[in-house]
Amino acid sequence: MDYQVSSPRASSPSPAPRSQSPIAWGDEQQPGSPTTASALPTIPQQSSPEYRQEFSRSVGENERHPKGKRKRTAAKDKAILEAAYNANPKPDKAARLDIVKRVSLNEKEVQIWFQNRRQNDRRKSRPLSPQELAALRYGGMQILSSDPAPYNASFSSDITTTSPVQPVSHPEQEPTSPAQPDRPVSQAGEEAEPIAEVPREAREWEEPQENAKELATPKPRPAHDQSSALSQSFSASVGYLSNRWNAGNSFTTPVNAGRDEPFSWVTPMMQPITVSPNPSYSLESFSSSCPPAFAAGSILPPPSTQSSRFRISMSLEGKAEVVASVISPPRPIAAPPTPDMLQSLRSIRRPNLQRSHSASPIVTLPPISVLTNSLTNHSPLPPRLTRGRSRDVHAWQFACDAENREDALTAQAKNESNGSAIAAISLLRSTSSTGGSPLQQQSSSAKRNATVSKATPRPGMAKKAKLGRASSSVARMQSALGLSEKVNFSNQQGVSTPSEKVKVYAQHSPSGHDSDKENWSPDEDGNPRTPYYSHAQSISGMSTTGRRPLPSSATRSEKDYRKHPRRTPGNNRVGLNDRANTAPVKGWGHRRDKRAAQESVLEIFEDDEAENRSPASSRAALDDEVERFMRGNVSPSKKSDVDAVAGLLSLSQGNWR
DNA sequence: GAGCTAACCTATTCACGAC
DNA sequence: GTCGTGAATAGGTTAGCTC
Repeated sequence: MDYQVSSPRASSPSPAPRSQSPIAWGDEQQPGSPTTASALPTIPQQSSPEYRQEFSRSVGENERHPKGKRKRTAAKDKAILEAAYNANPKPDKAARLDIVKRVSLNEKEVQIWFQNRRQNDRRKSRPLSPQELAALRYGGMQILSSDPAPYNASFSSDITTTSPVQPVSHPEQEPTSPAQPDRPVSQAGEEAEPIAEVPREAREWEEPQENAKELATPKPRPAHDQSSALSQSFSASVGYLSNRWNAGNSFTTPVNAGRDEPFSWVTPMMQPITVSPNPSYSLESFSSSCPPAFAAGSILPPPSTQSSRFRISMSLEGKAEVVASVISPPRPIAAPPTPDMLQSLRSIRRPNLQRSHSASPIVTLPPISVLTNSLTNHSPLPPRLTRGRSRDVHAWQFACDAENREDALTAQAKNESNGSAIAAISLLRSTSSTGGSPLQQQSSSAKRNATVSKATPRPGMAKKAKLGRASSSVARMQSALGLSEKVNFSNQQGVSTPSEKVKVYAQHSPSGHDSDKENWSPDEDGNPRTPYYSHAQSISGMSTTGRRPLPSSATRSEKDYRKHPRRTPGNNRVGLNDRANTAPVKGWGHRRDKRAAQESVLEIFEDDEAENRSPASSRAALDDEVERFMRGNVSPSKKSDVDAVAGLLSLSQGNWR
């Protein structure tokens, strides 16, 4: 069915003469029509690209194209494909066949087109490379990369900068196609809040939701798509903007900046920045979403009531600063929804659902308040969790890449800001016990960033440094889940481990440095609430404090069921994205063994101290442990940890310079 | 458990078209 | 000639199934 072609590279590096081309283009229309290049009609030179494409299309279908001549997808076909892609980026075989009927491409070509299309999306959604981040961090707001990541134009709507640096328009966005209803389009001319083009990165966040919708109603597109796109555009742009903003500006957010009045500060380049008092895009949008990963000088507001009064912040120069914590003022109340919106909300909103409040300040999260505000203000959609886990490996890989951002001070500051001394100790333990962060991975090696990752190939990667799959959550969990994470895990679970072996199902530790901590919704005590999705728990029997399965995982799995009828949901791995978690794991043998390992529980040997404890006794024991730890009554192996913590505490007490 | 198939991914090459 | 885009390939991984 497909044209028979040998690899151009394998056959000959130089283009062969046309008449010798073995490629049969469109041979499924006319199988075995041996035409040569000499038989090809000549494309008129004075013709528009569309005409030339159409010409090539009409000619190429039934002719053998010479080697190296690649047919371009016709405009009409491209429109159809784009529409199909927007409806379903991953069409199954039936959908592909349906598309094949509508376009003048064969199934293989359609499949490749979708594959390339997805790759293109991911490529565009890739995060900043470490080099770019470094350039931004030390070069102010200047974009030094040759392949600059976009700055969202909506940035300028809420932040009035008097600096000469202007928001950079997105140079990579494709021209808006009429067949792309969900392609983020600037609403600046229509809405009070200008919404610029949202990079694909932001859209990636939405993709699982879209897939979920498709599963629920396998229709091409829901009716509310437009409004959804609007809200998505807004919310996505905020999250994306936060990343970009924080990535490029490592400054300490003024803690006393009010929400209702503009405030200003000075960027590292001594460029004054003024933030307008836009309630939907308030300071919290920046501060709460400002990850230490990208803005070392910014420490998130402590989500826990047990947080300390002081937090350690690191200035741009890398100096430790002790910042007095200021209790965050209450979040601005969203504008009351209209009756229509309430109606739609009531019809869809599920009871007892709570919007996830970032349980960890480590991960860059889109400001929930902004999300809710945007949903409330702009969309009649229910306040769904529009932020699933991005399937973009690069994004999360970098977000989890402790090597890029972590140091002792920031780590301590984060934990301390979280009000958890145990977490701080645990973190230090983990780093000391494992010899490094389990999250130390290679950064993104997207095409244009490939040199970065290639520069530091990991051991064992003979050919090239692979992506973060090799260090998926499961892998990290198996390989590097140390005492620290166990402590964190039990701490966040709020329950003790009844036995020596802590059974951890294929769920990931919420504190396992996974970047999807936005899925956790801690309660007032810092304990995670029942996650939004309880599917995983219902299947695995895990406690209700388990991590909510990633939307993409369930989506992908169910999509696979649709794609592969032979694949039964019964074999679905709970909480594991079949792609994102397809990491080769050390110590895992055959793939079936891997699968078995994933399906089976993971055994973690807990300290004796953690045995047979009730929740209360567990907490007491932990407190005792902390006390003993702080008193220095620890084993020699933990002495370094004591020193580190003591140093940090010394810093927090003012001896930081 | 091995082999096969299908699907997906990333990385890469290279033709094509615009400038 | 340069550069960006898109079509296509290569290599790798997974799941599901069969034997």
